[in-house]
Amino acid sequence: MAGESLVQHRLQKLLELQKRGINPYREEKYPRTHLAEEVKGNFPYLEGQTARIAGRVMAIRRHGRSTFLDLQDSSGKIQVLLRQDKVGEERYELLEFLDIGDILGVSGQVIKTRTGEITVEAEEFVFLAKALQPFPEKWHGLKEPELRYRFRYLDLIVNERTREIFYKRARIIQGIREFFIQEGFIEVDTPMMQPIPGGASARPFITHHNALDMDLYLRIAPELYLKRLLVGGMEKIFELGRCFRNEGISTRHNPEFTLLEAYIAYGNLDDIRELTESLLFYLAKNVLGGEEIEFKGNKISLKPPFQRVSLSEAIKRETGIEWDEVKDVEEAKGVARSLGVDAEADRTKGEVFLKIFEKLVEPRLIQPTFVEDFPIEVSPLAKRRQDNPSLTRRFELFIGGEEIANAFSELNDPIDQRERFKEQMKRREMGDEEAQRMDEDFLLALEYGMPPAGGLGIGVDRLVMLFTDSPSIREVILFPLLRPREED
RNA sequence: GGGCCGAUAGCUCAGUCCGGUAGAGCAGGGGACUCUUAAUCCCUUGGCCGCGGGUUCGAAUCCUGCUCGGCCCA
Repeated sequence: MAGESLVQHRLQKLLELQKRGINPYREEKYPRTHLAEEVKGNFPYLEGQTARIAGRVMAIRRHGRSTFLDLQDSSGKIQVLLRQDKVGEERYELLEFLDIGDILGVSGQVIKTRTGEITVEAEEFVFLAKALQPFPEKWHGLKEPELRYRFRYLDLIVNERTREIFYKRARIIQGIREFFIQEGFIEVDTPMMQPIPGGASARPFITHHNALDMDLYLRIAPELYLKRLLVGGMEKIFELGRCFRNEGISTRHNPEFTLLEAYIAYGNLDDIRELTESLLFYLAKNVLGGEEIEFKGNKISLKPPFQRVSLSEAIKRETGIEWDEVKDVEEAKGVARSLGVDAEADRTKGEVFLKIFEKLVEPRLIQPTFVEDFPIEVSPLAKRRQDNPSLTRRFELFIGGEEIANAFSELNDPIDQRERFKEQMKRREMGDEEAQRMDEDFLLALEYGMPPAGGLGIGVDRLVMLFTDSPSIREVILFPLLRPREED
């Protein structure tokens, strides 16, 4: 970072402190009695008592022989008053070398100032770290998105909204764990490095294991491993973890993201639907304290049951197009064209309709809506409907116009699964790099017999976006991927 | 990948239309001040105007290529 003379000034202050026998990096710990908010919240009991607090100096107001500081810790800010006659002349002089951003420990009486501000009047203070870099502006903070992402630690120090988002994210993730454990699920960890990346349609990242001299892929989904565990007799399992997809970056996509998957053996899509509803309701109540969220200006109720509609019905409602009246791909493409949707590259009627759906219907699904009955050609891991084998027992859940969850009654017929993989391989040969791959090891597992099961996947980052009313995934990922900046 | 927008002091932003000595606030430095809280008052330092070409007597400003970022689309 630039600002050379600003850094030089701070270094000079560090030297001056050291000249006086003070090393601001000396302390290993600083036991505190209270957090800032605790002091403020318990003032009636603490008035006149001694409190030890610590935090970052966010503002300095010097008045000659007295100085006010705003000290910030994880709970919030509290004012500190330093008076020359209280801390002693020699100590007080050290404030000359204090900068915004320094980290201090302060011990002193809890008082209220004339203007009514709860304040710790220091009897002693100690440097816990000196900041050598200049801090962002105290009033406007750090706004430039690029700087906020590249210097997320500064964003967290300076922007309360950023702190809120990530504390809420932590509570959501904790809430997910609580919910599943409460429901009798066990949490498992399956490989992130896989010899065959499966369970989703996406391009993978590739890496290499030296000792085995083999290429490995970062997982695009844990699905096929979780199903192996169903074969192994585990009945209610979930995994919460990072997945990686080698695709573009956008407001909805980060190359690494957090995916939740859960499976119920001997359960089906209907059980998963109910599970999903209760999970979201549970999170809303426990994280937000209500059953409503506000997202992009819409009020959304997470109270079950959610709406349900078939894919074809959803399309018909929005466009008037009748699924069954369209005979083949070519006719479907014509329909797409007439609706202003580009589907020329697609090869099946199902894909074309899905594209129409994504473009025209999805954004309108504001209230939680399960869209069901996806065509088989876009659902290679889902069970067929018994009454219509060209459709699958699958839903996607949309909230606020965003895809939040994807679920199906899992395909457990090894012969059908092999056919589906073959179909995917054909697409791969025709140049579809996102098509799924033949996985003999997984098929072998299915051949040992997998119980019927319902499975669920939820994009956790999207969920956090929804719960924090964030318009971009980068706002809910601490360190989103950015192109490196050349150093000067 | 395409379209639109942005990049000026450490930070937040003017200045770009209409070319003519690069500005403000905060932060920083010097000074005053023992109840301030966006403290105040006086003085003050700080710039490869994202990078490279071009037009021009003269470019932060006009043209062009690139880099990074934001939003929208694929």
